[in-house]
Amino acid sequence: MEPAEQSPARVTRRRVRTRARLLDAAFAVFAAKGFGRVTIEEVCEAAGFSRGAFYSNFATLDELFFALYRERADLIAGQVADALARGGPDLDVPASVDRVTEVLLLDVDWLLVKTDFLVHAARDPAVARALLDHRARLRAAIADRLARARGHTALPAVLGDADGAARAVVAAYDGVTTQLLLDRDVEAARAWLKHLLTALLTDGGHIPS
Amino acid sequence: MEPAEQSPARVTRRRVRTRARLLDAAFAVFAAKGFGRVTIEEVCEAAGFSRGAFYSNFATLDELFFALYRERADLIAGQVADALARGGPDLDVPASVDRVTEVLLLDVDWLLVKTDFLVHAARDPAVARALLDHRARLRAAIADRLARARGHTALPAVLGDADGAARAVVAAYDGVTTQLLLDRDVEAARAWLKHLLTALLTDGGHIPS
DNA sequence: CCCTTTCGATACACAGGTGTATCCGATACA
DNA sequence: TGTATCGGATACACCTGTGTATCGAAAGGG
Repeated sequence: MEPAEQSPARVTRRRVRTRARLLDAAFAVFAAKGFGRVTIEEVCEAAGFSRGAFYSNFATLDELFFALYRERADLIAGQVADALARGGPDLDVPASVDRVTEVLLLDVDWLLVKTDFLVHAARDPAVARALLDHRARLRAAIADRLARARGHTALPAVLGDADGAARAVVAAYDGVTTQLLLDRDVEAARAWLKHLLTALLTDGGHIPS
Repeated sequence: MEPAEQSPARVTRRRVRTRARLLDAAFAVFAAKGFGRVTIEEVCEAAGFSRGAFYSNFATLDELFFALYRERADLIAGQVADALARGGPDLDVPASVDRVTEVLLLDVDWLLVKTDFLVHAARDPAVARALLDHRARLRAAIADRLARARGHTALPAVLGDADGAARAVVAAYDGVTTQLLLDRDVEAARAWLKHLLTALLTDGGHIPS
């Protein structure tokens, strides 16, 4: 019991390939022009297909957008989880901050699409709930990590429990993202995010160099 | 010499009224449906006009959007400046944080429109520069305030100079905004922003209550 | 109070995107 | 390899939004 929408009895290999190509093309087009200004035809053309292929795989642009976001967001979430898990079960905060920062601020195109999805979700309660769930899971992973790191580097009590600290981390990430969208300076954003997180998570917050 | 676009010799009173009504209607419609999904006709209908009125005042939807953003952003900026200036030339940080927080997180509709404008600017270098300038001015006002407040409450050296602290304030605001767009809980966002700013700006950061 | 200027309404022609129905080539299973 | 099924292409009708050109009515100066 997981057909969701009426799924064909046989999932052809060709089908998954075209679907993937459509998603990849959609990512590029969305990043370049923004979700609101993209037509179905543009996506198909970028993917090298006709509209028939699209309507065979998706019902609407929104549906494709959601699938696209889900795919990429899961990918990033996995990379973040990896970055957090790497280095043994009990690691110091600064090193984790470094690795996570590298992963999170990798690709401006993804930030563009992600922000498009945010404004989209902000006006659709169902989508908003999905995004909130996703964020909650990410936050939980961070909080879990922070709680286990408490032995090494004491967290400042300012932010309350580990979940509060995790919320602060996410907020800092979102804040830095906003600026990055405008100036497109990835390296500066990374440095600034590391700076901010270090200041937030280490008491007294002495910055290296 | 300030006609910008060819301005009529006489600026009729009726004209400014209709222009204002168009802008107000546009704000409501943009907030409800998002810039990307709004048509010129919808704006005109909401304002009680026909398309003729629109084309008499603006050349394109983008132009109206820009004018709308500029108007509201200047208004908010003024309110923030007021909140910062109020209370004498030399005030403590927590009180300022309280007042600014009240002003900044007032209206979710504005945040929606603002975020729409952000994604719009992120893909148009000219618009991005305008937004960056605006943000820089706001940041400067905050930095100025923080520098003068240094006597009362010592800022933690973590963030560097006053400008660094101001950047952190803006980042915190942007981060909290992102979450607020999804859960629409203004009160929680305000409390959380106060919390964050207090933690950032006061060394050791003891939270009231 | 008239008369010129301006503003907004109406009508129209046009462009672009959408969705659907149909068809043919590709694919997978026996 | 034959064959039934699936997937993508093509063509068509529809609709929505746009921009412009023209017209009547308000506004404000003289």
